[in-house]
Amino acid sequence: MSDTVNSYDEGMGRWEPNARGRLEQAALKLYVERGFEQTTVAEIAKLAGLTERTFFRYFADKREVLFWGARAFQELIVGSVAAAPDTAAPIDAVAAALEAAGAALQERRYSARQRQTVIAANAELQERELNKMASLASEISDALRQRGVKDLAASVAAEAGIAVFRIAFERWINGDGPGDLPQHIREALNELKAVTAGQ
Amino acid sequence: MSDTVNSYDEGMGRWEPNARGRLEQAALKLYVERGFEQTTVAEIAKLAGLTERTFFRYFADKREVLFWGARAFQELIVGSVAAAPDTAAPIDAVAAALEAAGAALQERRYSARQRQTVIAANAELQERELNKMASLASEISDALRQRGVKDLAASVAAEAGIAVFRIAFERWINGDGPGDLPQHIREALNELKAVTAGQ
DNA sequence: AGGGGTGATGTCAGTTACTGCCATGACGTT
DNA sequence: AACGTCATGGCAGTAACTGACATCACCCCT
Repeated sequence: MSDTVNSYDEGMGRWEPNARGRLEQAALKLYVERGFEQTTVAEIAKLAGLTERTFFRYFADKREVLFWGARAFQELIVGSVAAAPDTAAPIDAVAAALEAAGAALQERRYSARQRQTVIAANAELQERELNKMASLASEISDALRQRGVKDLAASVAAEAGIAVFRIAFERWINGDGPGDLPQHIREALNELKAVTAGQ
Repeated sequence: MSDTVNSYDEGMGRWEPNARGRLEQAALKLYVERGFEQTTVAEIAKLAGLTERTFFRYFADKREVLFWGARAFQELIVGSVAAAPDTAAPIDAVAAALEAAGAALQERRYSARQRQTVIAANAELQERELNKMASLASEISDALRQRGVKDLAASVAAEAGIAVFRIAFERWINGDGPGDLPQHIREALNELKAVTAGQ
C-alpha cells in the first residue's frame, strides 16, 4: 500500500479517484526508469494501486498509455484547422494550426522530451506514434475537405503539414538550447516550399 | 503431409528448400482467407511444413512476414536516389526514384492489391507499414545527404516524397480501372507543388 | 568409406500481453 | 434497508515470442 503513484496515502483502497491518471503516471515513471520492454503491465498496475485487468479497461494496450495525453493536442489542431478563416490557403491553415499546437507543446518541453526519449528507444512505440500522426493527418484532411478543399489537395496539404511538423519537432526536441518549436515549424515549411519550387 | 505450400509433395520432410518463401506464401494465403488476427503462427508454420519456432527464426514477428517482399522496392528506390545525376534537384531525384518503383509495382497490381487489402483490415499491420515508410524516408534522406544536400532539405524532400507516394499509391490501389501509378505520383507531386506555392 | 563439423530445424518450457466471464464491493436511490 | 449500477478484482485461457538444448541432413577431410 505504500508504493503508489497518487496524492493520497491514507487507505489507498480500491476506489481512489483518477484511476486513468494514476496509471498514466505510473507507466511513464517505470518506462523512464527501466525502459518500455522491461516494464510489465502488472508492475504498472501495482504502482498505481490497481490490477492488470483494470489497466486494460482504460488502455487498449501497453503502448496506448503513453499516447492518451496527446489527444488534447490532436483535437486542438483539428479544431484549429476547421476554424481557420475561409480566406486561408489550405497549407496555411494547417501550418497555423501546427504552430499553435507547437506553442502549447513548448510549455511542456521537459515532459515532452522525457516522453520522446522513451518512444525513441522502442520500435513498437515509434510505430504507434507514426500511426497517431497518420490518424491526425487523416482528420486534418477531413477538416480541409469540409472547407471545400478538393480531395487530392486536402490529402497532400495534410500529409505535407504533418511531415513538416515531425521534422520540426525532432529538430526541436534534439536541439541543445530551449529553441522555439513554432520557429522550427516555419523553417521546415519554408524549406518545403523551397524544395518543391523547382529552380 | 498434404497441406503444404510448395511445389514438392513427395516426402516433404524437414529440409525442403526455400523455407522463408514457403512461410511467406503460407502466411499470405491464410491472412487473405481468414484475416490476420484469425491466423496463428502455428497454422502458418504447419501449412509451410515447418514449426512455429522456425517461423520466428525467419521473421521477427507475425507482421514482418508481409513486409519482407517489399525490401527489393526499398533498395531499388534508395539506389535510384543515390545514382541520380548530380544536376537533379533533390525532389526530382526522389520523384524519379518513386516513379521507377511505381512502374515496377504496377506489374504486380493483383498481388499488391491483395496484400494491401490485408493490411488495410488490421491496425497493427498499418502501423508496421507506416514504420517501413518512415525507414525508407530516412534512407532516402541519407542518400540525399551523401549527394551534398543539406540536412533539413534532405529530410523535407524525403518525407514529402514519401507522403506523395503514399497518397498516390492509395489512389491507385483503390481506383477502379487499371490506372497508372507513376502518373498518380506525378499528379500528387504537382498538387504538392501547387499547394505549397502560395497564391 | 567413415568421422566430425556445421547449419537448419525440432522440442520444450517459460514469460507476458491481452481477453472473457463472473464475483465483489462501494455508492446512490428509493 | 433493499436494490441497482458501476468500477474493480480474480481467474482461467489463448497466443505471441524467447532461450536452451537436442537432432538431423549435408559437406568436407582424410
